[in-house]
Amino acid sequence: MSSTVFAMGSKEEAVPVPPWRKSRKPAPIRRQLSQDLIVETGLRVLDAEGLDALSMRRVAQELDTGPASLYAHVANKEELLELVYDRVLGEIRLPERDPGRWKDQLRAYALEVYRVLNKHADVARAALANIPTGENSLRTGEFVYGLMVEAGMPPREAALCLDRLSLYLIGDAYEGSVHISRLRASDMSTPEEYFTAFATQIADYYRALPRDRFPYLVEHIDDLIAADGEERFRYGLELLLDGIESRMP
Amino acid sequence: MSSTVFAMGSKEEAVPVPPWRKSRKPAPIRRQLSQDLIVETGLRVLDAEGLDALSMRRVAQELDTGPASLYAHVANKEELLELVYDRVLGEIRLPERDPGRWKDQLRAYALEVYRVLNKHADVARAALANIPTGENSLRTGEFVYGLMVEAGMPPREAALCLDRLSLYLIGDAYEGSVHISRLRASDMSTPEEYFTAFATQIADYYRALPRDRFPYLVEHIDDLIAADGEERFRYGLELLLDGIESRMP
DNA sequence: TTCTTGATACGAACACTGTTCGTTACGAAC
DNA sequence: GTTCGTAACGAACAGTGTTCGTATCAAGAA
Repeated sequence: MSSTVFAMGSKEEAVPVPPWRKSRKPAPIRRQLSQDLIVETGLRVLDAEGLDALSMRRVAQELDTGPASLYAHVANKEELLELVYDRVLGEIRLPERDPGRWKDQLRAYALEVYRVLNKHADVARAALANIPTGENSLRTGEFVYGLMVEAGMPPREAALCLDRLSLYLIGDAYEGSVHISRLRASDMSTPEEYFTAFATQIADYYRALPRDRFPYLVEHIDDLIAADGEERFRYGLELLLDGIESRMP
Repeated sequence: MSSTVFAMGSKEEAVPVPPWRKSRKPAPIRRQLSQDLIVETGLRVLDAEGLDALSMRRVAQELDTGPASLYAHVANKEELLELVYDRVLGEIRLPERDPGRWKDQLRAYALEVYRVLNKHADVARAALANIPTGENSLRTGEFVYGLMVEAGMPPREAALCLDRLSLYLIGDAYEGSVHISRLRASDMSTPEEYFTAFATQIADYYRALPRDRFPYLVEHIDDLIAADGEERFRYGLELLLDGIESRMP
């Protein structure tokens, strides 16, 4: 897609600089920076080390340059995060719209978003603060909105549904990314190990609570921590879909 | 509630320091710091200047001391934010549970949370990253969970409902706080001014989009930006409540 | 070909951030 | 009256986003 990763390593060996050349720098080889390259590098750092590690300096270092060089291609860090986020949204695959199966398609869409956002864990933490203005935000928005309008929902109400569904998708991903972040911070290796450790920790804490003040929480701890992330996501999704269905003319 | 704001000003006049005392500082008056005082100050800064302005140094400055002094009462900034958040949740008023009216009570609860979180705008931005472990998180959780179980919902499913409803409440507040943050950053004074400026900006942008790629978005811009924050919140809330109702035995 | 121009790269610096270290000074217990 | 744990705190460290001024290049103009 992006054609900017050429000229990184030249096969020709660099000619040693003549000593009489008065240039201070031994070999100030100009890198070919570009927005695409910077965004791609940012995403790589984000996936590998998390949002906290994603600084302008870190990205610059990855490109063998200084932080100031990035500002020629990116207004500021906020814009970089938006670009990274939209790049991730680009991985969302959309089917042909079929209004007759709007509920199935909406469910499949939500699960696809879930998949993509959980693949690039920390990106959601940078996403909830955004107004949908990127290329791919628009693309997915058009899909959902068009699907609902074609299915017969009044445009005004379809707008509300789009808004609330999007909030749910990003909100859930955000919550998930917090856990990923903690998993990274801890010394656990596998997600399962983290999950069980986390669950028992919460369970122990709840069990130690005063039973007279929190009778229901203490009584049903096991039920409270039973479901994993995906089951929670699916349940909330069905709640929303059923609510929408009951409003569909 | 918190009994820690005494001894701030003593009636006795401070005795002048004898010149032969080798102490460098003229009058190193010790402040009486405490966790409550720090949390309260943090909340005050948060409300007045937003989350970005809430630094350890800012809080310390407000208390006429250095940042290091805070660490005797608060483990780190993250803990401070959790404490501030839970303090805000303490403002949530809960009624007597009445399982027969569970839907009304759940709606009223959600609106109460909406009110409190929007009152302290930026706190939501510090909240979504939290596991519900504070005093008041538990208090509200016990209320909602107890209400649903008493209304007849299986404990396992009630846990899922509690989880999803909480996510919705915090997620929406987070989104709102982002707008508050932008309102603060801009030079607008009234929220209405910001709202209309923002709406027209989005509308103009959408109108300029290629109609062949985004036909539905371009066609129905006015519908897309019609609803304000509270209307959106209420709509999503009703979606969830109806979904829950259809699952209630 | 030479000169000019406009954009890009980038070193250095600024004003911040959260946090830690080592020291000081106090209130209370012995 | 002395000791002692602990709260307060000055200074510093390592890191952040961002800006300024300068150096360097590719390409267009004379």
